[in-house]
Amino acid sequence: MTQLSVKDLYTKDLEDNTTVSLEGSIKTIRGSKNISFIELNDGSCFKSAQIIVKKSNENFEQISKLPIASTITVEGAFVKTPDAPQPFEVHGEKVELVGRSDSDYPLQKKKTSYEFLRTIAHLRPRTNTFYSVFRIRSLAAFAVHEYLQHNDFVYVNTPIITSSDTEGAGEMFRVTTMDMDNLPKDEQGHVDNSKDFFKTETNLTVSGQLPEEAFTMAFKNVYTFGPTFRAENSHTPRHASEFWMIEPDMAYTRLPGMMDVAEGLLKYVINYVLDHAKDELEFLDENVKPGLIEKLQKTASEDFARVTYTDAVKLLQEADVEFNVPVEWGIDLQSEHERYLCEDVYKRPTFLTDYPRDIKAFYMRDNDDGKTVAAADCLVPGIGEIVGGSEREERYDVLNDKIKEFDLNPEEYDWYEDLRKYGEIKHSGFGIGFERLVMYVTGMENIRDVIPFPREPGSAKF
RNA sequence: UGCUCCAUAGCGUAAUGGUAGCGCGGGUGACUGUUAAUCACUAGGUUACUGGUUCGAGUCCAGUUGGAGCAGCCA
Repeated sequence: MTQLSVKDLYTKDLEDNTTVSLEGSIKTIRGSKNISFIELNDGSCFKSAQIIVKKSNENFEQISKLPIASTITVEGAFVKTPDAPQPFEVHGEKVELVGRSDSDYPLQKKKTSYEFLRTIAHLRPRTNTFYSVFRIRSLAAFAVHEYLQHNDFVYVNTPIITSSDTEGAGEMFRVTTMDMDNLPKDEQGHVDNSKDFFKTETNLTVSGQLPEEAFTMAFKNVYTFGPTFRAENSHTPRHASEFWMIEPDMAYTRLPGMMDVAEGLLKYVINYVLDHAKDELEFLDENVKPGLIEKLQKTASEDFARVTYTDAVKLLQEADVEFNVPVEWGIDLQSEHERYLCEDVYKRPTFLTDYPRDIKAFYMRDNDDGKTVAAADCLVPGIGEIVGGSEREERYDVLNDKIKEFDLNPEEYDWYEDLRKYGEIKHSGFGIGFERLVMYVTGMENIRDVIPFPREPGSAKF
C-alpha cells in the first residue's frame, strides 16, 4: 500500500479494491446514523475523493462530527462506483484525525461575496473559485515561459530597485533606509539623498523595459517576467499597486512581427490553459462566467483585428453612438471608445496601431509621416488594454532629439543612448499585464481576485 | 484624485419613520448510501462609528471610517 494523492486516484487507473492511503482535509461531510460521506481534498487536483466511514469504524463517532476543514488520514479500499455521480469512493477502514478545525471556519457550503473573501485572502485559495483561478495563474505563467523559450527568447531579470524614472510610466514607491523621523538635510533644507543606502534616490521599478533593451542588443529576443509597482491612486477593477508584467523585446523586428508574437503568445497561453485546466475552467464556466470556455476557444482560433488609430478615429466619428467625449484625431482614446471598438465593432481582441506621437512615450519610433509612432496596443473585450507595445526608436539622433523634446534629463539616459551609439538595431517590444491576462482566461472581473494577496491604495494586508 | 452607490447575526439578505425577520453556517437531536443530503429543535443583533431632526430612527440629515462602481492614470 502506498501513500497516494487524490489526483492519483483519478489518473492512475487503479484496480478495484486496491488498498490506498490518503491524507487531506474535509471539504464537506454528510452523515446519518450509520454512515458518513466525506469529500476529501488534498489540493493535488480540483476534485475531491469521496470517503465512506461506517459505524463499524472505531472512530466513527469522532470522525462523523468533525467540522469542515479538519484534516484526516485515511486507509481503505479504492472502489469503483460506475452508477454514482462520482467515479469511485474509498471505504475508510482506518480513519484518523490529524487536526480538528474550529467550527467557526468562515467558508460555508454556499456562495459568498468576493468582497468578503478578499478580507480572508489567507483562506480563500481553499474555495473552488480561487483554487481554480490560482491554478490557472500558475499554468498561464508556465505557458508564457514555454512559448517564449521555444521561440528562442532569453529570460532577463531586470532590477526591481531602480534609480531611474524609466519612462515616466507613473508614480513610484520610494525605497530608502533613512530614518524617517530624522532625515538628513542639505544646506538648502532638502533631503540629502547622498546619505541614503544607495547614495541616491531609489524607487521600485515601474517597468524593466529600458534596462532590458541592453540585453536585446546582445541576445536578439529577450523578455522579462516579474513584479512591477505603480503608486497611482487608482481605484478600478483593472489596476493594482503591485502587478506582474511580461515584457518581450525583439531585435530586427518591426511592428507587424511584434504583433504576431503578442497574438501568438496570448493564444498559446489560452490553449495551454484549455488543455491543462479542464476541471477548473468547467467550474468557472458554470459558476463564475457562463460562456467562458467558448469565448477562449473562439479567441484562440480567430485572427485578432488590426486597425490604425487614424482609421479607428474615423470609425468612431461615423459610429451611431453618443460618446461622452467626442472623438477627434490627436486625443488619447477613452475607455468608452476602446470598448466600442473591441466589443461592438470587432467583437474580439483588437490591435490599435500608429498612435499620434504626442500622446505616447519618448522611446517609441517615429513614423515617416512625422505625426505618428509605430505603436500597437491590444484591446480585449471586457478588460481593455492588455498589451502595450511599439517599435523602439533606434536612430541615435532622433532619440537624442526626443529626449530633449520630452523634457527628460539627458544625463539619466546616457547609457540608454549608448545602446544606439554603438550600433543601431531596429527592435520592437511590448508589455502584457499578467493579471489582466489571467482575468481574461479565468473570467474574473476584478484584478484583486487574480492576485494571491493584492496590494492597492490603502491596503497591504497579509 | 473627482463623481456615484453601499454598510443590518460568522456569511447572504428582508423590514411605509412605529415589537429587527428569513436562508445558509454554528450547536443539539433524528434518519439504512449521501452528492451544497434531508427533517426537528436551539443559540446568535449597541442595525459600521459620531452627532442631529423626531413622541419615536435600521430607515431622514451632517460628518467620519470602510467597501464597491464609473472617470482619469496605465498594464
